[in-house]
Amino acid sequence: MADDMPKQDLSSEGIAAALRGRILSGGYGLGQRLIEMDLAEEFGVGRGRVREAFRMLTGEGYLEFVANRGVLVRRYSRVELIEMGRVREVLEGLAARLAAERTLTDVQRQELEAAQARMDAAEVAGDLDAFGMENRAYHRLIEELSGNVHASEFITRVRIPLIRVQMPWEEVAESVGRSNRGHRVITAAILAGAPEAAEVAMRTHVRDGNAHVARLPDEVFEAR
Amino acid sequence: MADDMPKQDLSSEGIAAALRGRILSGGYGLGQRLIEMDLAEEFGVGRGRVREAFRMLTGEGYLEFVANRGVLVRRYSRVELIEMGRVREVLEGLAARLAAERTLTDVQRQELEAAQARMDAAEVAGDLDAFGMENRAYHRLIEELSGNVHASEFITRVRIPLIRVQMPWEEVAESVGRSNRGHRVITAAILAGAPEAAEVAMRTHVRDGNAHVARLPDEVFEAR
DNA sequence: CTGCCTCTCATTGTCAACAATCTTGCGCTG
DNA sequence: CAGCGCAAGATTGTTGACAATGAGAGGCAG
Repeated sequence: MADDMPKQDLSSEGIAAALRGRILSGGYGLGQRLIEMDLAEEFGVGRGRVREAFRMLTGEGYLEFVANRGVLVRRYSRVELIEMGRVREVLEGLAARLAAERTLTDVQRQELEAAQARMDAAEVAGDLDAFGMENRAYHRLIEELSGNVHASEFITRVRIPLIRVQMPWEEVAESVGRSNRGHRVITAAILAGAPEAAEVAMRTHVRDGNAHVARLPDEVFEAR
Repeated sequence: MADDMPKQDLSSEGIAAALRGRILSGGYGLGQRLIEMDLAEEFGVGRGRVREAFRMLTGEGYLEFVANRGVLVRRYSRVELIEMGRVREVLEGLAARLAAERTLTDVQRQELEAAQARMDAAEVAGDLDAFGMENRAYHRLIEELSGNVHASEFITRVRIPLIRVQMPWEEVAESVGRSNRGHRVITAAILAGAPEAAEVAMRTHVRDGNAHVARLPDEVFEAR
């Protein structure tokens, strides 16, 4: 039953939010075509509302409009992925800087330490899945601690091409140590209130990650 | 007559582009409400298409949707303007860095020098309007020289709140010298192929501008 | 005169029907 | 058997009509 769901918002915005969530969570694959009629039926609304949701998401950069073909989840070429990687580098660097500039509450400091501890635990345990999950949570937390919702929004957008991009297993295993060493530097800099150091460390860290992404095989980018 | 116009594109995208142009050029004021029916009539299309154009522009950050009230040209609060200013700082810094990293063609180098020369001329002539215009052209040129269309796109968005923000006259007059001194440092760094210097100089330059913006009187933000 | 209530109208929200377009599968021809 | 149309089906593009909402005008009571 779908009754225990919090009674979904069926306005165009609500539908846009639902679709955005599906894209971000990987429910829809890159390049996947979305059919107006199917979604209209699924949500129990007219096609017009779905179309308006599509248009919003197109404006936000999540979807790609093709005349007379409708929309598909926006794909990114290798070049685009690299270009956006550089943008991500400075934006995440900014978030780290801002987090270090602010006077964090005790609760926030504890959250940051806890997030770091969970990554450390996953690293020690050699649990790559857990590490990946905690890694994402850590980056999101820093965005939040930056206190700049606009920076956050742009970072979310610039991260879209990375959804569903799966690194080769051995490469991940090999990079965990280096990656988490970066995290520890960032965490320390933020807790110490050292904006410059936090930004530099985060930029280096993100750049490292991007270098791995740039080496991905071609197949990743043509994913239907 | 409107016959010599290039036969306007009346798709939702075309209408969105037309409206975007009006907002950017100041044809519509901040907070101004746009009426679906009026625009539908003006363009000679159904309301649906205008609505879809509205939705796209909402996603892009140009318009603001209010349930059952329609759309208005989006206003940004002082806090938002400051937050986006910091994002702009790092993004424009990135563009300058990328421009310096690339090997520019002779034509590109000449364009950059010419843009700098035009600003210098406007500064010497004390023509504030010309300086403002050339200043915008200069920043756009650097985005272009960065060769990163995504960085460009984000910069465009993050600049939206600055549309129509008019600085007090004397303050502009007073800051032209300092501003253009910044430009010269940036120009030199890019031509010299010094990414680090170019980025630092651009960030400082943008931050200076933001400081002025932050001091704007309250009226600017409630302006409808 | 002031404040509140109601009614009216302008405007947005929604849909279902119809038109235009693209894809695809089939059959014909060379 | 390959290639070329052609027709049928699926999907998007567009509109006009009707419902729902909210703002403002006007009147009535205190």
